[in-house]
Amino acid sequence: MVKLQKSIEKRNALIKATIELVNNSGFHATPMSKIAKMANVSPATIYLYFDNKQDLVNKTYLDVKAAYTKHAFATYHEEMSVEEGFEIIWKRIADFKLKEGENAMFLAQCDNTPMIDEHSKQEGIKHLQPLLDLWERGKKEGIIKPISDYLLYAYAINPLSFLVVNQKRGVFQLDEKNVLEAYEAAWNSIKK
Amino acid sequence: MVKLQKSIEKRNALIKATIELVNNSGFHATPMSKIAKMANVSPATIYLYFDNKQDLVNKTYLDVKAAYTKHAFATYHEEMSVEEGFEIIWKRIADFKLKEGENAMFLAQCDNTPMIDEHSKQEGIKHLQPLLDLWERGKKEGIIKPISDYLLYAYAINPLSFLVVNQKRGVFQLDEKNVLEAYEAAWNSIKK
Amino acid sequence: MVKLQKSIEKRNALIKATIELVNNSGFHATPMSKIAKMANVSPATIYLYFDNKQDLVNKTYLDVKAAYTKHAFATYHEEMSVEEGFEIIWKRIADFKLKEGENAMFLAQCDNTPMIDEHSKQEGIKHLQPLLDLWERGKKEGIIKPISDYLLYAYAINPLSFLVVNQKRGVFQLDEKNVLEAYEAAWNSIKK
Amino acid sequence: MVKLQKSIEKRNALIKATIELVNNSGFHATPMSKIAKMANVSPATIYLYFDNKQDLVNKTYLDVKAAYTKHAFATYHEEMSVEEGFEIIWKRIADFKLKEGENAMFLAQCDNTPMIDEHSKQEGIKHLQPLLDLWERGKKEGIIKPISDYLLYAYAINPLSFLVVNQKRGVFQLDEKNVLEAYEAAWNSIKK
DNA sequence: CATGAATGAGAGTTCATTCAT
DNA sequence: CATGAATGAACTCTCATTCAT
Repeated sequence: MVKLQKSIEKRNALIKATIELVNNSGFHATPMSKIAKMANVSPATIYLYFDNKQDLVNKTYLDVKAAYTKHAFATYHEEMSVEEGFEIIWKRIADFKLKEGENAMFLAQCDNTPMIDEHSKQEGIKHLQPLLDLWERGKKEGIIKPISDYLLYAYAINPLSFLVVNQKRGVFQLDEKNVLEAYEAAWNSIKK
Repeated sequence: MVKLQKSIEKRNALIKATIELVNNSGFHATPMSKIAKMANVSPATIYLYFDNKQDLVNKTYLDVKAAYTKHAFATYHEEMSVEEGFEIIWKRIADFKLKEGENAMFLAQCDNTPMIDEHSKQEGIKHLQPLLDLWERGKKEGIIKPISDYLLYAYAINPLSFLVVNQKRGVFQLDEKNVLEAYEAAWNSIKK
Repeated sequence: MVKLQKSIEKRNALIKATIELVNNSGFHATPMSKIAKMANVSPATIYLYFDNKQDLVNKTYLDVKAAYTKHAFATYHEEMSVEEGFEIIWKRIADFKLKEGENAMFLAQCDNTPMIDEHSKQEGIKHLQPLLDLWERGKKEGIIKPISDYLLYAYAINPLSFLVVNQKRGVFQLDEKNVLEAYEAAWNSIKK
Repeated sequence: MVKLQKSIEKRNALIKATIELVNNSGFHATPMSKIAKMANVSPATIYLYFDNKQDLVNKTYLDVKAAYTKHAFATYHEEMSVEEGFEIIWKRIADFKLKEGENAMFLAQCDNTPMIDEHSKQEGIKHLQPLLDLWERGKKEGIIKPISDYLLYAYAINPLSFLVVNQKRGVFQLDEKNVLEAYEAAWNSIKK
């Protein structure tokens, strides 16, 4: 008996449509029917892949967050020095935010909005552990300021979200020069 | 269209209700009827003060943004040195974000979401001019890095939004010590 | 200030439409939109008068049950003898079932179906107390068989429901002669 | 339309599932998918055995009705006296309603609801002929009241449905003593 | 024969907005 | 000025049924 399987492509198309439409209109202004149409399926089909609208957006968030952190740590090794490691990770993150603007936008909206379950948010954070470990090491070595990880993240990483959102709005353009300046600012803000 | 012959209090109550409800549920998940109830008026009354829901939220955004910048620049004078001026303004902003958490949350959601008209967003930025002027001066004097204002804002000011949002979520606590550390990080990231 | 009030007529029209449509199609085969149409209101209006579909049908059941028992006991007094009292009540019930066929049908469907909340069913039974009291008296006086009230009801009253349902189906006709025969059968089945 | 080349067991499982689910939730609140799940088949498989949902429930009704009457007349012979014959049949019916509560419940719901096609209802009645013949004989012999068969059925047989429904609801308990009392009431109501 | 995936049609319900008072 | 009642439009979600395998 050949087991038919719900196509992974359909799931991906739904996730992709969700990201694009939520970016442009917001969660509640995006009807399931539009998501279905963009993914070329019937509205009813969505419910074969996700429990409901909330589940769809939660899963989308986790998918994107996973892709984000996977990209961030792809070239990082724990043997690297703190400074080198941070630069590697930071630039990968910047790379992600630049190349995957839609995904980055989506995360920004999720993180500043009550649209994602708190539980899923917690889940999404877990993937960041390597960066927190790196900072821990940096603090011990006296290279990174001994301050809360939230502060470090707020100054080292989060500004990229602001820049991406404004780039999407068309009022600001991120280019190679900008990125270098941004890295400088990020490092200056957290280095001891 | 003649508006607002009477109660400024009702208008304020509506603005306040909008902020609180949108903070907790998001724009589209907040029905006009709930806003009306919280403001102790009839749903129909809202339309005596605002054209429609979009207008209500736009006006709310502009109101809050105005209060925000008014607070930010209240003790600043153009005669101050760049460094002193920045510190004054930064600390007033931090003060606002701490004391007026609901308002700050609301701005963060507006700025990362398609819920506000682009026109109103543009309008809201204008009030920031004194800070941009200060930075201009700082660049000329060689005190501030000669980089885009968007980069400066991303690193000097925006991290506070991230911190406020996470404070509201209950996963992080801003206190006096934190604020000092944050100021340090902010200044280090933009000073030449 | 003149307080507008939700018109009792609209509520009644909704109840009436519910009875007729549920009689002809059953609870779940009757969409709210049809009920609205028959009552000449918008579907949304139903929700000003009832919490949801289940509430609508529960309230309809209780309304009809109340009308039913009110009619049943309208001419009965506790001073009557058991036999006379029973006859009075029985004939009033028969009268109701004959004249208010739609209502009677509706009750029959409710009582043989899981469409009504158990709580509402319990509520609906309370109105029958005078009949149970009469039977109690009859048992004490040795006029009524000393058997469960459920048995008494099953034989003295419930057969009328069967007859009404079949009359509605068009396969049987209740007339004055029939009713007298039915009363005879009812009385014979419960009298000692 | 060729049906049923194979498993009679699957058909029976579907019938059984239908009865149980419709008893607990009603016809329209019982999805085909649930019936399929309970019968351990795919939803599509149902359509190999039945034309559609309406056909499924009609056939279920006829199956149960046939089992009911088969049980009722199993020990009856036309040579019996009217009184003996009636008692035999009545007690077999009571036996069925007690032992096959689910089936009895199902019939009660079908008979008080528009969920079964009128055609199938007519079909279902035909099996009752031996009882009607017995009553005919009883009337001729002056033992049974010369009244409509519908009246006879309403008082002699139908009360058992009421009792079963209420037993299922848990508010009344049928036992051997009750059954005897019920038989007494039944016979008294129709005997001349 | 049997299936899991897919879907169009339609269900119940909500809500921004209007209107008679 | 202010309102409660009313509603059309649109939402999320379900389900009987079909179809490729």
